[in-house]
Amino acid sequence: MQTRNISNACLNRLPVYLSFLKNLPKGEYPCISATSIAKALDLGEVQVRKDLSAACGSGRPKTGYDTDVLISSLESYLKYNRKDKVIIVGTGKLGKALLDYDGFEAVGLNIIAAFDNDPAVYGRTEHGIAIKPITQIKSFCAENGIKIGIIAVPDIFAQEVCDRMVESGISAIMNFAPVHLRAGDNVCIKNENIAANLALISKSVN
Amino acid sequence: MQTRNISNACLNRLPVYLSFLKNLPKGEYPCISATSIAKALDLGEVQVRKDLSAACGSGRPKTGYDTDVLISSLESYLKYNRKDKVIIVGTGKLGKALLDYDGFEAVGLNIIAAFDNDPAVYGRTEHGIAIKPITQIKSFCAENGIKIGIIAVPDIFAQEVCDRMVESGISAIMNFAPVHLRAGDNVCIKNENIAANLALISKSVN
DNA sequence: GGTATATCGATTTTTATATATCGATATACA
DNA sequence: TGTATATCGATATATAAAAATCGATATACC
Repeated sequence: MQTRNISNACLNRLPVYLSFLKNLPKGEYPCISATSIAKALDLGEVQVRKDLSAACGSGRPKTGYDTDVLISSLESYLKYNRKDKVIIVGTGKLGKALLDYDGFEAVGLNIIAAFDNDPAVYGRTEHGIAIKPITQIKSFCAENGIKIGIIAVPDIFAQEVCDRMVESGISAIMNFAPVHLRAGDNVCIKNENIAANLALISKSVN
Repeated sequence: MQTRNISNACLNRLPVYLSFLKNLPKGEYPCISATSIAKALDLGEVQVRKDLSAACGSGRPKTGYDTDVLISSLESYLKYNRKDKVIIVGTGKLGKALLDYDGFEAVGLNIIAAFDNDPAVYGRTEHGIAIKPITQIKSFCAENGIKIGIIAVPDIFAQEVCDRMVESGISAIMNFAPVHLRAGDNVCIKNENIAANLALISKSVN
């Protein structure tokens, strides 16, 4: 159950284990072994066991892990039980799609506001979320204790938006613009470039 | 310029280098050194040099790499010059957003058709792309030489759609459903779980 | 033209990650 | 109740990736 010495690669596998467990037929597997998880996910069984031991308690020999306990351990380790508020900047095509996306709730996240720099969209509502002027971001984040932000603006504005976010107290940023963002070490930035990712896997096709 | 011995981590950095180079002020940097790229992107200079040498020719001492040559080398290595056709299955919220997304063209990809299993949407058009019945996927892929597919359907249908794609000759799949897909070794599958990724980076906030 | 230097590529070292091995243990089953 | 075995956790080995080191070289500058 130690929280350190957990590799980044492992951290990325934990959500995979979790969704696999959640997708198991209800009640059919009260217990599950690292071996069978590994087989189902095409991973090494030792790796699975090691990963799980980093995040959860121990399994029992012969039977494995209690499925429900394992699920809630993972959820708790990944903090899916929290209810954190998120803001998004940029309400173009991608921004709208993310506002519309309903997958955040399951991981304990909730987009509560959107910001843009185009006066034409101020006050408009996308999927129940009002679009505000970017100038209000700092006061809004302060009032609502926002720590997490999503950047969905064109490349050239991304760094500027990032700076504003950091200045507003945000310390975790997911960036969809294909540019490298600079921020202090206390800020965690994750870049998502869907097109580039698709291009990478497509490299292999003849 | 050797094409082997290139690590996955490196492969993921190449698009970062490329977008950095493309975002440089026009004409201001005819040459650029690995050192300065590294500094700008917060990476080790040796790593940058090694990455670039894997994908491109050599730079010249004292001046570095010719910027334009470097850009086109990377584009060519990443095959951004190709014109590959892509299909998408699932035209719900996410599917529509992806159809609407305009970032694929820049990496040489082009979504030319969408499929769904809901008769209510057959024949409807999303952003100029007609939605077809899923049953037509095989013939369509055969006729159009499709090798790349995107899965944007609910979890429970993902594996079934994956099987259909493979059967249709598709060998590169980007999967947005949070489930592990099984396919032959010759099929390259990349899972994208935006919510889980955001949750991971949010773990750090207090 | 000569020299100092920034940059390169190659090699080595260190670190991180994944895999394999081994003894221990709790459960299933005779 | 006793034994065989699937599974566990821990340790050790192997592999992969990142970082450091070093000599070589082409360019800038004197």
